[in-house]
Amino acid sequence: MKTAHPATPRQDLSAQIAEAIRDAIVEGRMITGERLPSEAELSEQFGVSRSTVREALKRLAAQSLIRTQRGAFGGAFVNRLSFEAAYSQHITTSTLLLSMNAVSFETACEARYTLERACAPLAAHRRTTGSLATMRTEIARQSQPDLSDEAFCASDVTLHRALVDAAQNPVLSYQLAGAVEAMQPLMNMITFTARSRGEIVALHTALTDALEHQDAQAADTALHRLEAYTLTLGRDVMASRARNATKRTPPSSSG
Amino acid sequence: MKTAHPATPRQDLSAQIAEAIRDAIVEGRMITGERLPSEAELSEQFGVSRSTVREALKRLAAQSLIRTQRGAFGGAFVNRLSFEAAYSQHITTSTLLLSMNAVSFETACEARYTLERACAPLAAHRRTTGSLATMRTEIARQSQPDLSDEAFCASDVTLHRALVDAAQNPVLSYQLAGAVEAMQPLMNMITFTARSRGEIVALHTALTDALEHQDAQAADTALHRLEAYTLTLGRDVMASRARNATKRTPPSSSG
DNA sequence: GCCCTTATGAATGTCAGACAATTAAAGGTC
DNA sequence: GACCTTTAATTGTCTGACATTCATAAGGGC
Repeated sequence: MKTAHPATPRQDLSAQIAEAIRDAIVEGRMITGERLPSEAELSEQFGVSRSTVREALKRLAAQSLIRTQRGAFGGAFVNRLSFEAAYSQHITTSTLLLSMNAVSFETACEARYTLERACAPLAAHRRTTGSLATMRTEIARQSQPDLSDEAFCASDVTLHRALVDAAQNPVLSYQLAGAVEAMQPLMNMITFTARSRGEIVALHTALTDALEHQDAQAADTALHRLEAYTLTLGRDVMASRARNATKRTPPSSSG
Repeated sequence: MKTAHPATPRQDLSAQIAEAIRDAIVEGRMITGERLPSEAELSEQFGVSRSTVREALKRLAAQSLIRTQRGAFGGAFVNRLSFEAAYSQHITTSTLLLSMNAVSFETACEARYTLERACAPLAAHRRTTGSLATMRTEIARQSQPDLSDEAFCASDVTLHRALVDAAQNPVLSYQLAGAVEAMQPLMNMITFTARSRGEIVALHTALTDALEHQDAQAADTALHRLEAYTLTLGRDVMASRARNATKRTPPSSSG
């Protein structure tokens, strides 16, 4: 009996329905702002219960594909995927991807700085006084000796985001957001000494100066140095962590 | 009773619960492979019905944060976010972002080629015979005159993905996937003439040759030319589309 | 003792029906 | 016309039930 349609019974009904609606949205058969049929209508159309339809809709809502509104003339509407929502999704996914897949500090660092250097020429050309001001503000913050390591990292992210945004290309900003923000948890594992902070602040200043003078080459150099320096800091931390882990390993075989 | 915490009633219960569990995962309080409490237990813990818990779990499943398994010793497990799953999510989001936000062809094109040029030095240094072979294969495919425009674009994407993958940095590949793949729908709107195809194939060949010779500078140049050429093709199409749209506009005021 | 079959129980998947909460629009009052 | 009330449609939540799946335990045949 089941041989009649064994093609895709391995998926939940709610997943199948969500996929059907998602396809309709992605392929443009439903446009932004359009209202989906009510849950009752959908359950009739798909021949399932309302609960199943609701689970499907929640799946779509989790991807910001639809938004729901209660009350008369409420319902589920195809969402205009804002850059903001896309940013936060991308950042969450990138962060998890790095934390769950044992991506080395080197790999993540290389990806981040490679992408940032790509932005540098555009940023040098198009930077505004606003983006420069943001970067200077963060540099000032990073110079405060009583700043916690976490706050230092957060400020670092803000500065680099300002660099990326200075390129004035929202698509680029979106793509870079993941690479820059996802590094923060890795950076948070590093204890920044006064000396290392000074070095970083100096490089941040060189970078900002380069943008101010619209000197793409100097910005590229500053980013190269920053990458190399970050890498040495990260390597030191990872190495000492590895040593500690080895120490804690039981000397005899387990059990 | 409920007056005790009216702070955040603007969100659904299922959204709140999903957020609570998501935070636990992102912050590492739950690790990959760990089993969540059963739906019955969760509904008791959060003081809500099982349906509400299920909607929350579906939201998390939609983001590939958890996977569920039926049967004895089944349940919801914290998912290891694979690069593969992250790729497809990122691509879907990027594609929608572009189609829904009236991003100009210029902006998308600039972002894509800026990012690809960032990969070029690494790709030139690390390219394998495998990545070169993939690129040559796609070039051969693109040279077939009877290839449809859609297939030509798909082949273009494959070739550029090979370029990105040649950098041998999975994080970079992941971040770039969105930029490269999301361009395809925009590219699909272009009708490629025999002449334009020839030009693109020539530039693809130059790019591949550059990688083979590990000549980062030549690869950069080829990508710059490719960007410029793609841009002119895109501009032509957009301009003619704009003209047609104007023609179709009713000559008098509507109504 | 060993293997195959069968129960068992725990868990998710689905359904049906009910009620609460919300909200825009229609209708009524002044 | 401005303001208030009613109304109907829709989502949000709860309850209880049954179906389905699946690892393990129990049982029977040899």
